[in-house]
Amino acid sequence: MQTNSVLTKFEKELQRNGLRNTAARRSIFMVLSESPHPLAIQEIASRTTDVHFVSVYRSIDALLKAGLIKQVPQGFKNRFELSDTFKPHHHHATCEFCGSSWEINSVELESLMKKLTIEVGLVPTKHHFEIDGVCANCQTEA
Amino acid sequence: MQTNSVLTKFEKELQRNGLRNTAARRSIFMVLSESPHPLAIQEIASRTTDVHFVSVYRSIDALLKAGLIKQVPQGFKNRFELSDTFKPHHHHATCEFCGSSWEINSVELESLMKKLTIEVGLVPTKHHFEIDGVCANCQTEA
DNA sequence: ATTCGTGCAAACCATTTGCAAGAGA
DNA sequence: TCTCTTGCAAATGGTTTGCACGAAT
Repeated sequence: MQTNSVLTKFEKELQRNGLRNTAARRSIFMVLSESPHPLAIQEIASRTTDVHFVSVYRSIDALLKAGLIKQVPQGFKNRFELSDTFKPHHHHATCEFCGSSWEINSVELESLMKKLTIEVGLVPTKHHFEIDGVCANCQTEA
Repeated sequence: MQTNSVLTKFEKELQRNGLRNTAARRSIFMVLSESPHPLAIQEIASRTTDVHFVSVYRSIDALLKAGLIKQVPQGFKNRFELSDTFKPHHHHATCEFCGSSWEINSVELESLMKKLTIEVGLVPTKHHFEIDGVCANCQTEA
């Protein structure tokens, strides 16, 4: 079972970071790994009813610091998704109307980012890139 | 005086959008036009001490809807800057340590964004792009 | 057994809303 | 004058904190 092996990897990562392997953390991880797109804290909390929302905040914080998940500013909201440890590096394109999102992988984009960063005199650390548009479905509806 | 002419343009834009030309709005506009980088609402409020913070929220909202300013999600915070009406379209690169920021203008980047958007099947509406790095100063200090 | 994580209640802080008074057209 | 804006007070809503109990190592 594939899902199980990802969970196992997560549990190993917890251990490697000196974090305890708790039900709350496993639960949050599962929610994130099953979601096709990044989720806001509140969305995570509503999908993990067995976990108190305060614990969701604290777990998210711990997982973030350990680098097991990452923060994605999306449409003026902060969302979270599994880090590159579990999912390859990518960006998102989101439909403004229905909220569906697509992953973007572009070597060209990555190298251009790096180039631009160096040009202004910075040593690149991270970047964020977000596209909004209207998807085919929403176009026909409007 | 250049500053004055920009203000005049702003006042015309207010009128064109059916918004009243008030001291609060002029004050907010001046703060934004004098800032070298986007500002959070709280930062704007602290620079316009003559304007009640509730009015700052409401003015920002009005100016946003009229398209005279725009929202910039930066470092997991929302900031605001003058819209393309007053400043040419650009993006930002920010130093993670000192917070200094540089503007980025790249035709290559703009066209790549558009290309990527179309490739996933969206009609491009807007995009957001943010680079983080470490500037020369902060590199030597660390 | 010890230390870390959780749940709960309460505090906190940014943002929003209702309403009456004031300013712009 | 008539309507839009503002200021103030109070409500709201999301996030954080203190503390005692429970769980993981």
